[in-house]
Amino acid sequence: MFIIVMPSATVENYLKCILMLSMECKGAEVPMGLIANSLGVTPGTATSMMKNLQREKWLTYKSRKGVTLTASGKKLGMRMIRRHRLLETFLVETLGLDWSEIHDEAEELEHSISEKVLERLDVFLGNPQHDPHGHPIPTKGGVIRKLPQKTLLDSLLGKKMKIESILDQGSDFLKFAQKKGLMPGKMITIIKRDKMADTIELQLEKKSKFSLGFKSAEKILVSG
Amino acid sequence: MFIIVMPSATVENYLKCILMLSMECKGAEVPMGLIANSLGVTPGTATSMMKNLQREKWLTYKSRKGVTLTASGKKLGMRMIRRHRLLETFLVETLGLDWSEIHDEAEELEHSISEKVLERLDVFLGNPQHDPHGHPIPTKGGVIRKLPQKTLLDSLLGKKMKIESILDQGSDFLKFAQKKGLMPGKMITIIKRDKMADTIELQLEKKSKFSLGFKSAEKILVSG
DNA sequence: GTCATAATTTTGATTAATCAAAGTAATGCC
DNA sequence: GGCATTACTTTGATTAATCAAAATTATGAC
Ligand SMILES: [Mn+2]
Ligand SMILES: [Mn+2]
Ligand SMILES: [Mn+2]
Ligand SMILES: [Mn+2]
Repeated sequence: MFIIVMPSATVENYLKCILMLSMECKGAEVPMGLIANSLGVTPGTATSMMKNLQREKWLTYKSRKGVTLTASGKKLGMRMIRRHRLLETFLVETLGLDWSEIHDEAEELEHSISEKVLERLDVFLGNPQHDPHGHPIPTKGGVIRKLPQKTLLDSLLGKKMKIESILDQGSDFLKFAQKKGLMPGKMITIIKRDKMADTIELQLEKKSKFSLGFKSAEKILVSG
Repeated sequence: MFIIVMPSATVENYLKCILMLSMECKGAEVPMGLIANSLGVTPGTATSMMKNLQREKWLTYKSRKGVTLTASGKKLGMRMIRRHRLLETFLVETLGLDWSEIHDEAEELEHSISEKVLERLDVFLGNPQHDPHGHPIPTKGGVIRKLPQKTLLDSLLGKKMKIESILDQGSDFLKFAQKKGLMPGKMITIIKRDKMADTIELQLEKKSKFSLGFKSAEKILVSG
């Protein structure tokens, strides 16, 4: 008899987190500090968890270097990203929740929805390609489109660009962005960039001008 | 500062289970055996859990007698029943799952869906009054309609009756019932009752006759 | 009333996930 | 190269939920 042990919600969270960090940041290994930090656990907890995850073949761990996901680790991580983003889409599109409140909801639901229900949801939603924040939804097979890596900060002055996605998941920033109209799909132009003042001045289609600090501008990905 | 500790999924399962048992069976207290049995845990586990639940004021526990829910225990139990049944309804009505496979799905999802999402779901579904098995859905305030307590076994011969609900949640029985057309809303007549053979012969609107053992007949609630 | 049986409780152990705090290694500045 | 700072690991403890098996209490048949 073979009993299949489902990975716990904790394992799922760790693997999703590590996969996202590994896609964001350069190096071969994801360092422990980043992991502990993004999951809000103490460094010691992260270290001991990495040993367990290594024992269960989700990743390989090099002391004082960091971790690298195995193929199955990547697969599970990617599946969690798919779940999370499809659920977020459902919460906004079908139930009409605000995009600033869906992240935490999806963070829980992603662990209890079955593969079957998820695929039904995908069909029901019409196979959406990205979530309400503009993040690409991986396919069932685990393929994910690359986002343009150009932020609003490092793109050309005076050129009309399309907002692709918002990187900050915090509800405060999302509420602010929504109020300003900074949402995926909207067209935007940089009017002025002031290095001294640390601001860029922006023009959103038909709306009045407003400005954004460099740090916030880096949270907006654009294309075109 | 007051931090609100969310009851764990385990606590939620115990309270839902105890509430359902207390509605089904007579006595003032729900005995330990029933609880351990319906949750599939050992008797010792149930006993030790009851002490914890008592400490947290969800119920009162009398050694070798059983437990009685407090007002807050009833409230949480009822909320779980509402969640479970609304989710089941969603899974069948919106996503088109079969009624034999929704129970286990809802058993997980009920713990991770927020109050907000649940109420949106309720509106989206048009405030359904009962789940796909014919079980009444409690209101947000915790009020639940009483089911008719008449089973197919103890009702009149030759009288046309309406099927109200199916008590067995097992997927095998549900698949069988569906095939036979034994579903809430259908009209049914008892043709014959044979005490020796332990069967009743049935006629479902326009379908051919078939028979059912007493034990199975007790799983079907009817009215009218 | 006396036992056998059934129901329940107790005891001792295990597992996953976590923290605090102490210890160790790496990095990098002068 | 030495030392301060930062990053990471180790250790020891805790909590919730569980089981197995032994101990206890209740129940029912005679
Ligand atoms: Mn999560
Ligand atoms: Mn998102
Ligand atoms: Mn449940
Ligand atoms: Mn049901």
